[in-house]
Amino acid sequence: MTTPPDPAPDPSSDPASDPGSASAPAPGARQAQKRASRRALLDAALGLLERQNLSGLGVREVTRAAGLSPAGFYRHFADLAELGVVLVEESLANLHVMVRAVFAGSGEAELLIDRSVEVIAAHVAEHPAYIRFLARERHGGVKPVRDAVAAELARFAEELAGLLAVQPDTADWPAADRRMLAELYVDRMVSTALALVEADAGERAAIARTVRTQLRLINLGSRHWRAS
Amino acid sequence: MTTPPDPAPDPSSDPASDPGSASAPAPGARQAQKRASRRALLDAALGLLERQNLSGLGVREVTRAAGLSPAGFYRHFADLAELGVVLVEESLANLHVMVRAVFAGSGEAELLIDRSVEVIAAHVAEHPAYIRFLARERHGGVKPVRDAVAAELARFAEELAGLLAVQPDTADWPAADRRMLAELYVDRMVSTALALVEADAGERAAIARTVRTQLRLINLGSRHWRAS
DNA sequence: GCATTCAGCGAACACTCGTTCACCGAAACC
DNA sequence: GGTTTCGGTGAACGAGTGTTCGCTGAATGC
Repeated sequence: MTTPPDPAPDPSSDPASDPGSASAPAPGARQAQKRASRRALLDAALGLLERQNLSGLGVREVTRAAGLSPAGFYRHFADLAELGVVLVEESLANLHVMVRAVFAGSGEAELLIDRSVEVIAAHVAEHPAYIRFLARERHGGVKPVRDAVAAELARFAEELAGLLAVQPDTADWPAADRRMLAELYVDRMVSTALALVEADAGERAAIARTVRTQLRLINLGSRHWRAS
Repeated sequence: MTTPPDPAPDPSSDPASDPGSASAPAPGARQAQKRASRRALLDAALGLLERQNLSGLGVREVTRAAGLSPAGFYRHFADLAELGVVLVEESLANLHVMVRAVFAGSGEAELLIDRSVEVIAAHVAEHPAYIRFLARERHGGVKPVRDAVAAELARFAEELAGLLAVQPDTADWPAADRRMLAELYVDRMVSTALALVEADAGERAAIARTVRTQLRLINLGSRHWRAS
């Protein structure tokens, strides 16, 4: 039912099992089965988390939904927190390809803004469960998961700051200011994604319009900015 | 240990019990006891929620921490969600007095920004448990609580939009644009409060500095804004 | 003074939960 | 071919859960 945003090559979940000479770990019909079970667990959890919190989730609940016995869970994860961290990584795995897609044809700032909002809206529409999960757990009760989200978003801001260094308006800014602006944009985009996923279809267009305007206003401010 | 941000007059938790002619419901030593128990439940829950999620909280857990028997809980709340909604209301009860305090001596925009950040930082330092609770439950798994937070923040944005109508820079804007700007500010402030509460003492100053810069940039943008 | 109210209690009911254990059977290895 | 590996199982453990019940005893109403 729910698939990860990106298959995420995932070289091998069990790095010690590399048996041979080259890189191919012998596809093995058994490894495939294990992978399938693991995916079933992740998908089942993601589905349940649409209406629930990770701290309220139970091992038994997940295994029941995935069609495994409770004990089977521990063959894949030590913990529900561990599973949560994997979901975070999957959720944010293709942020980077998304941002690069937006900046690919470097055009007007206005154009970049429009494209960003489009990409976000499309992503939210395509993977609502992952977005909802992120919204819930970004400040949720499970520390490892919270930390994973924070780390991933920080990397994203870093990347965006790097791209701002190449934009004409911000190229000559001090790095700290670029970072500040990048954080402002990231925060705005995250908030937007969360708002979109919780809104029902009718409100989405208005939200997109509002955020476009807000981003334009921020961009306008940054054009008139001079570093202190 | 933890006290509400504002005593919040709370006319009567049981409106059907108004016995007499006027407004005074006969102070009654018994009502006071009941109130105390209710407060103990709220405070105990708030304390437990610093490290936990509302969906992971248990009735027994709360009553144990509050020093009541499990059955006693149901004399005050039907549900943990109901208790959660009360906590939301307490958490945001004095947003309005805060914002009015900031705008009281209407000065330069830069000054308003500095004062806002100060007020937020002070509030976070004084009531961290309430802020943490809001962060957790704003997108948490308990719908009634989520809705309560959203409603309260919308009221806040509305109020801020009203104040912007009196500011020189934004007085002649269309109402929709003022509302958009207000939402941008509110969102930025909420994010800041959450960041502050999760940061440790050393990082706080840097966060405050960053948000001050970001708000200045937004303000700069809004000065150069002309309604489309 | 007496009857009433009602916040709080202890016990009980019927669950669900996380986790461990020995064990099975098919794939992988040699 | 036989042996080893290992993902998955069913049963069992003790512990914790939400909620209801009838009771108590002190504060209230008269």
